[in-house]
Amino acid sequence: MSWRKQSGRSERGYHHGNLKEALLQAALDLIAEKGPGGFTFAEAARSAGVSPAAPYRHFRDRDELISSIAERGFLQFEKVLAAAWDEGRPDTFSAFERMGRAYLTFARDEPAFYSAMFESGLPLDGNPALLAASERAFAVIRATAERLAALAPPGAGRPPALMVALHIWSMSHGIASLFARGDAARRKLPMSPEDLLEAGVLIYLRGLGFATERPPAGTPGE
Amino acid sequence: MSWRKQSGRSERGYHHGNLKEALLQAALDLIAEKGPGGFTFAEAARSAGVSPAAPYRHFRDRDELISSIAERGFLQFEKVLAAAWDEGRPDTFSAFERMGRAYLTFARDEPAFYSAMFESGLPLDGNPALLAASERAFAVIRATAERLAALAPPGAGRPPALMVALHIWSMSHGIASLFARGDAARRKLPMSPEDLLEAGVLIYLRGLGFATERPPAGTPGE
DNA sequence: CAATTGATGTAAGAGCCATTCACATGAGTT
DNA sequence: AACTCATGTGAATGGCTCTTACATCAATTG
Repeated sequence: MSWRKQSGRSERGYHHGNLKEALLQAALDLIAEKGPGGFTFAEAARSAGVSPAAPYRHFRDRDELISSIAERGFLQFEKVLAAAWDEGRPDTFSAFERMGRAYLTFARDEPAFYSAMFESGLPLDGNPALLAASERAFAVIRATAERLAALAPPGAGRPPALMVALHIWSMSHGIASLFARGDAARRKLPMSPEDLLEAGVLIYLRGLGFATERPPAGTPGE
Repeated sequence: MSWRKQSGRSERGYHHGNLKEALLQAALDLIAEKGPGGFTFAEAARSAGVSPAAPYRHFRDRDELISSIAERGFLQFEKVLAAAWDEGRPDTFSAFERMGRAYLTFARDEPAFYSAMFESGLPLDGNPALLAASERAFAVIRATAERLAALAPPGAGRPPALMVALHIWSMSHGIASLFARGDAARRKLPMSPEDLLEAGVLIYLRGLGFATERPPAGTPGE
């Protein structure tokens, strides 16, 4: 019987060996479980089986840990979005829609990351790494908007890709924040967040001059 | 004009006389100043000049105080949106745009309310009063969507008003959350949040079949 | 006009947390 | 084998939430 350390894994000497990673993982679990505010430095240390002072060897303070999580979250977000976009295969529109769904899926499946990224109230400035990670994720959205803008019928001038990207991001983020969080039900909806986003984007694209195959207005016809 | 208690000093009998209001106001100030997480029950009590235990005579716990603030926030939000909408005067579209601006203005000018309403992570269920207040505010947006939907050209079937309301709300909320918070600069934008929202809504309305006077696509026309 | 009482405040304290500092440990280096 | 530095510990400080027992006072009531 190991009388030497019970909490986490097997026995461990005076040094943990991988504490930084263990703390990040513990924090992710705790945030996912009890919200971004419910997470405590001390409890993360406890899960990792170290004293409350140990984390300070790896993070200046609690905020720096959360920043690290947010940064990782943005990197993973970038990967997820880029994978969904998949260079616009098989075609720009279906890839675009896939990316929208990926946005909502990420918000739902990674509440800890999402909270750290968007709801922790961290100052973006003064943290270049975090800002850069955030911008890399947005760059994916922007690249897709670039493709869309290039395809837009030149009827009344091409829309600026950046603006399109910001609109899409805003609507996705709004839907994710308002309707796609919290396991059960935050607010009741007559349709899934995914369908809501798809319909909204379809209408928006029509407004940009794209012909959409199906009426986006919700008529049951097809 | 204080004939009696002042926020900090001044004589005050054993009883405060208006502690509940004083606490709400103090909390509002503190949240505005230091974010929703930076607010503490103890400090609010201190500002009001009472002991740390006094607030518990008026609020079950910290969360209940924040809930109260969120509820008041929704009521005020409803007023602001309704005033901006002004029954659709002088015409539906300009009133609609005015309401969008009011949304962003509220997010910017009332960060404490906005935080409590949308970023505090309070459970909506289990708090009927809060939920009701939230729904009353949304009802304003929904009513405007109702008018819009009724005006939509019947080309491909009328869009469901509820869906339109949700889209508008989501885009407004997304822009407010991402770009219209924090005094200085959260993320840099090539245009103001207001203009971004206006352009987005214009494009969206075009997608619903409305003819928009000006090209919404960002051409520098006029 | 007391006496009572219920609402509102206070004092003290338990238990939690973040953070710091002096000190301990031990892995890698010399 | 001695050294050293990153990493972890213990103990302490100060703050926070919330509870419990008690204090004060305004209003009611006999």
